[in-house]
Amino acid sequence: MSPERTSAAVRARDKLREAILRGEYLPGERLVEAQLCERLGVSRFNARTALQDLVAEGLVEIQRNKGAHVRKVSIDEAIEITEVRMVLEGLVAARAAERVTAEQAAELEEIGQLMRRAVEAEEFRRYSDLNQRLHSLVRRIAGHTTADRLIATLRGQLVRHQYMLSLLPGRPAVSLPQHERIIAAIRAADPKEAEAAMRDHINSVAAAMRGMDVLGGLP
Amino acid sequence: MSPERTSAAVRARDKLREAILRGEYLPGERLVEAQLCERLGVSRFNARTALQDLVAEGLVEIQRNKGAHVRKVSIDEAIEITEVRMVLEGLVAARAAERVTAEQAAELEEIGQLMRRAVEAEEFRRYSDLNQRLHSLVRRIAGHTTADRLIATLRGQLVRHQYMLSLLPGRPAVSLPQHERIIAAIRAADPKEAEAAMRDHINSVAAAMRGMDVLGGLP
DNA sequence: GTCGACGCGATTGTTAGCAATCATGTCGAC
DNA sequence: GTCGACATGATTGCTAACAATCGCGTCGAC
Repeated sequence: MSPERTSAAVRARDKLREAILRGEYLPGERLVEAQLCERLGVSRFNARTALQDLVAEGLVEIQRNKGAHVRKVSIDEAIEITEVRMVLEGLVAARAAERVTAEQAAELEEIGQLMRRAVEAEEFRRYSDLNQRLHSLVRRIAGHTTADRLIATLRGQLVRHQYMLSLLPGRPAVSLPQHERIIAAIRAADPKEAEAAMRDHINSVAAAMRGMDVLGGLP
Repeated sequence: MSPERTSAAVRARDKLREAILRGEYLPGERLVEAQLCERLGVSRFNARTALQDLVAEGLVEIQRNKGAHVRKVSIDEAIEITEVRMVLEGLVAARAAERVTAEQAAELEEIGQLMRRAVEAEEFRRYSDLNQRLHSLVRRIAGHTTADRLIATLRGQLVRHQYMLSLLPGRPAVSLPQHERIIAAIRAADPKEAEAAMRDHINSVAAAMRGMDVLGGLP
């Protein structure tokens, strides 16, 4: 009946990660240990280990004797990361197509339906949620632990850029048919087509990023 | 003229990584902090940070209150890791084909020649070195920082399994034509073919691993 | 003889404080 | 006025001791 089932270090890490992902700390902003202690309500020791953990996740950078700051991901890096995500999610999609069960196929179909309705109703926030649900379901079907871990950390590094991207007008109209193609391929148990569909999909995201780059990028 | 240009923590991390990769610590073996202090000649603080760094690289696992041990990579995991390497190196090969310069093409050609001679002379150790040189050159040509980092850490987790694999009889005879196909595709500036060739190559490595699995795996 | 409670040594988690380093602002020489 | 040496406060790197936890052996009840 211990009041704490998780260690202070873990809670501090999760809290800090959330704060960075929410944008409460901006890219490049310094993370002074003493301030984090107050903010997170932990000792300096735990704050430090939290920082080191987030270095491993690619969210924070530490320079010796100069402290930690939120990692700044340039657009070029964001494109590289997206390229890597493309091949990883392609691998996962192919494997999902090899392993999908009947009830998982039904779940995919349902998400597809909901997505189409969300786009028709112009409920973009809802569509964005369904997007995450779809990718997450595909990963669950594939059950590829190694790829999952990497995709998760890469996603973390991209939150900022992806958020901007989702605001691009006309994006759902472009991505809906891509999502439907992915769903169809996995349901048809066609690994090659599933991989191709997923890669095309994420590749179009990378292309959109390159477009933003040309338009001026972010502050 | 400072005697130390690198911190003790960094040196400790590199030393420990080397020791693990050389097999001086076996998978599953406990890494007691006090012992590491002696072995690495650093304080407990630095030994701890070295351990945490290697956790991030996937070489070490830490259980709360139970200490650190060398991570044990099962054959199933090794296959997963190799699958991920397959798509990552495929991506890198494709990009190398897009960016290769004339002199890099010549360097590729030279490695190809040396490989063929090494196989003919049955100098397998030399062939293995050339193998690493080839993959490393392809990465350098591609210049994909993000993929490089991931590939490096994945390779680290596999050293043990790959070593066993390289001892498999007849392996060079199988992989030589695959390597030559990769080289030809990159020299021909054909990204799709380069990716396909690289994936076939690494996929055959994964297949060999699965074969070992059936045969009983490792101790 | 077997099982579980208990205690002890070993090991890790944590703390507080000191030392080293860096960024900044001030002063003086030119 | 500008540049550089220098002092100073802020911040991180590190040490050593202390507290918490665990693995394991011992002992006793049944």
